Amino acid sequence: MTEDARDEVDRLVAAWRTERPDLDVEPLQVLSRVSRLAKHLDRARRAAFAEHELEPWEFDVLTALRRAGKPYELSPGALLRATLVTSGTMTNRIDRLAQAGLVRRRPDPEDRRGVLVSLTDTGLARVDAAFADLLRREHELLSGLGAEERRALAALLRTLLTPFDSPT
Amino acid sequence: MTEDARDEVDRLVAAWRTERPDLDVEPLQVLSRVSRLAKHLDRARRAAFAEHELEPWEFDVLTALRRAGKPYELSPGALLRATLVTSGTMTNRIDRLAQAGLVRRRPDPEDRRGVLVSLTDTGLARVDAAFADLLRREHELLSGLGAEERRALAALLRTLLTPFDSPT
DNA sequence: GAGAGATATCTCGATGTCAAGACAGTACAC
DNA sequence: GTGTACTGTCTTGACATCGAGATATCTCTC
Repeated sequence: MTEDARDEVDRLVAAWRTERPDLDVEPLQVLSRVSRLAKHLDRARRAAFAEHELEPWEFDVLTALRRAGKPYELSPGALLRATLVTSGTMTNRIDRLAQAGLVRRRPDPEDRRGVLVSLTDTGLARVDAAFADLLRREHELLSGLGAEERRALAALLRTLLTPFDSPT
Repeated sequence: MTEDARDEVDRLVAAWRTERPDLDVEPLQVLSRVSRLAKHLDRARRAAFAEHELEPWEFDVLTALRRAGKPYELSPGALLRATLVTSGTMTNRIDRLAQAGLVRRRPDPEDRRGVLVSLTDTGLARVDAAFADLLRREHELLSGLGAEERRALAALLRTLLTPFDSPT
């Protein structure tokens, strides 16, 4: 049972075991790593997008539209479900993207409460370039793992995620 | 090679494969899940701490101090390295925690530029209660995985995290 | 022991997010 | 068809974070 502390979380867990030997801190081995990794990823993404003059939040919205396929159009409601933000945030994001000329808003002809947001040509070109770049960088981040390990990791994460993604 | 979409990321990957069959989107299987899971975790933690009248950011700072062991005292610099935030943010956090009576600030007797931040008795009691509660909930989140799977998951995540945590 | 560069903390202005609520329009039961 | 509950979007105000820069102190070299 050697604790040889290969990353920050190992150190963190070791510290807790000294301070609170009464508690089972094993969940931190997984969940603290998820949080920390996400934080590092955020920074890496920010750096990747800077070259394409996109912020991570802009990229999130544009990719959701891009994934939808032609005509690259979704409602704000669909967008906020895809990006896990609140409606106020999404309104604000769409405003700024429209101002930047990357998306366009039009009333939904089927539902007068609704709005439809679509990519402009500029938006489409920008998101495609940034996405290719992101994939290159993400591929590098994963270079420490073999193909089989990646598959296994993805499967384990999926198990944790399922209860959140399925509606109860 | 059936794509049976068990979570949002499966759907997302399938959509990309339709829209951009020229790109290898496999990295998303891992990294999108990490980001999404972290976002869900954040919400779960927020709910857990609400009962103890703590915000996640408060908890982060208090646990760093708690883990340090007696006399539960660290410099702002050490705290910001432990929590991955900037110095401006940490100053602000310490201000508010001090105002709330959870930590105390004193000049570092060894370095006149420096400051030392320590837990008050109230802060110690609060963080211990919240931490026990958090562990209970995290244990539940992991209940979908067996002991061996958790170990494997932790190990894989550690591999991804190592390059970020080691200086180099 | 003087000067240059590094380090520790704090200040300030800008920004993105959230929560709660307002408002218009839709759907469904009766 | 009318009333009630629901849905979709936007508005507003508070707030935590960041980045850049200011200030004070330390350290190391000569």
